[in-house]
Amino acid sequence: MSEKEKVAEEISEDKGEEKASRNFIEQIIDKDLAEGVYDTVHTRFPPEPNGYLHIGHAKSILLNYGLAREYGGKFNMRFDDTNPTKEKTEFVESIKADIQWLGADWEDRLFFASDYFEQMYEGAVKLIKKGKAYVSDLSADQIREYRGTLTEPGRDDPSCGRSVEENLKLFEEMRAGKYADGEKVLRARIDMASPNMNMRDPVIYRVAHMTHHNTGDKWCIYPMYDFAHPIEDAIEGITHSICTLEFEDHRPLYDWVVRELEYPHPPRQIEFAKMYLTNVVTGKRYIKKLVEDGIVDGWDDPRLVTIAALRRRGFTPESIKMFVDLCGVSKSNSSVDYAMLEYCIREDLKAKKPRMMAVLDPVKLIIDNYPAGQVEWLDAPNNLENEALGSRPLPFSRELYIEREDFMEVPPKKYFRLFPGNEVRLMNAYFVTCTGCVKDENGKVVEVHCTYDPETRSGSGFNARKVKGTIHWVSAAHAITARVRLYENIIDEEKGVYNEDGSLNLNPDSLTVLEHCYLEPAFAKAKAYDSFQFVRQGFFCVDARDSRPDALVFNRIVSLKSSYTLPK
RNA sequence: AGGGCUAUCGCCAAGCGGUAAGGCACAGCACUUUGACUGCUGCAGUCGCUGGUUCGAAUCCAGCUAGCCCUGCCA
Repeated sequence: MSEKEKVAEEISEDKGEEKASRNFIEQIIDKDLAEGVYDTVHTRFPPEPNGYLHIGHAKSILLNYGLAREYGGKFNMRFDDTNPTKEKTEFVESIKADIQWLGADWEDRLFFASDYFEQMYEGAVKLIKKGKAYVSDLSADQIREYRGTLTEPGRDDPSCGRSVEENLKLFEEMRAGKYADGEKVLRARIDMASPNMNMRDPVIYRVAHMTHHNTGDKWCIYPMYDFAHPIEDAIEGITHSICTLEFEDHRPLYDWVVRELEYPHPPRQIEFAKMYLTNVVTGKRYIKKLVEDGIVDGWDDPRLVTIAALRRRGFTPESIKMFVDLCGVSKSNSSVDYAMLEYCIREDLKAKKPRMMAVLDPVKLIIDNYPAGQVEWLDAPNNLENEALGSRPLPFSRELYIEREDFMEVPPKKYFRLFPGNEVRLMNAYFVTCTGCVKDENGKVVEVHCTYDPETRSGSGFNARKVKGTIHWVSAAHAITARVRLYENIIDEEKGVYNEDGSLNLNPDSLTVLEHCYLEPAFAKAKAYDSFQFVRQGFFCVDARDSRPDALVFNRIVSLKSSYTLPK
């Protein structure tokens, strides 16, 4: 084979291989479609409205929505609201907002399990008529006792032999409100000796005299998840009902319900492993405690990983989609490095956002040979990698602010920044050579002095000599001040999420607030959720809660990577 | 009489009997008006362990080990 042919073959191979490998769910769907088990794909995201969504839910949402898109199918939004003791309208609103923000579009298919209560009731009646369900008089404690244990079979419920007529009458009375909470339940008749606990005559209806957020006081009996969920899926024509691993043991029951109720196109339940992020807190009760203790300022505190928090921090839907895609889908429990999420947000923002200068820990830089009172308005490109972002005017004058760590009186080796005798570039402006500094009575540097070389102006094409370092700066007379918050992980990563007593192992330095940062004037019109790269530092987002036009507050989304650390 | 699931690099994850993809992280070099970005290079003689089948095993079989889930009138 000639060299040319080899190259040609490689190219054609590449073309054929462009398709990424398919995850195990896609493989199941491919097979279903090929064998004609289903001729379309219809998925859903079915949260219970009992809390806020977090990054883990994003995976499920994007997975279900993505699959529907990929196969030209449909995606439903459905609230699984079968337990009025836990659910609130407040949560349905926040969940809807989060999913919309993520970009998963349910079009006109927004449903509530509670919309199907009548059909579920009819399903239960059908089961009773088939002799597959009975009303039980046992208390919750007794049911537990009768259920047996992991290693011993259960015993028959004394009520399991009731006639169909009696069961029908009793169940009707349950619905009519004749019984108090806990007095009676409806159980499916399956197998008290099953090795699968879920099949030992599971309770499928309970009495709960309670106002439901959606159906009010219409019902006082509510279906259990295991009975309700397959019905919800079947009614909506869901083909692939995707859930997490802990429901694997429930699948036989899911299939049992769908079979006994004789739905013509039974949905298929597929389980995948939840996504965990290392060193984050997602547990509701832990977050609740952090809020109550005032450690975070709400469920959307930027250190949290609720969808609301990620949005407030400055993460984009695109970055989260990228993250979820990068993580993949499998059945093995795993915990993804936070670094992967950081990579995704940097990747998404780097070409989209303006790169401007902000001095977080300021010290004055005085250019002794620059005329006092003179101001040059320079034209600074917003993003060298994306010309479409244009440029902005940038004032330059005799007195600037620079980063305190960009000057050292006695530099360590390989320090490229300002120190007496060294020349650096002021980004977008001139080369300056450091001449020394002024200190206060405590020895703290209060001014750094330098001289500039007029020939080295940015854009002039000057290349007679090069400098190793480039630093950012802001003209003192033109600077606007802002508060900037730097976030570190809320968990002490060295020691993991939990202490031995089960409490959270918090990082005391998870929040640093810098009160007097100096920003170049172009930041003046920044609005809530606007984000920028602060050159050499990271990506920052205007806080939607605390920022005001005359008192800007920025949150650090993520720092830039750095292969240099200042010696201590 | 317990049942179900999982195990491939520090972290994710392909692989589906023909001789270990890719990404993140990390390290080095080059480039650089961001110590960033980008580019290049390196990074599993081996797939939880032990046996077996086979010309050939991460893939098949058997046994073991470890982890996760299940005894709500939660979802």
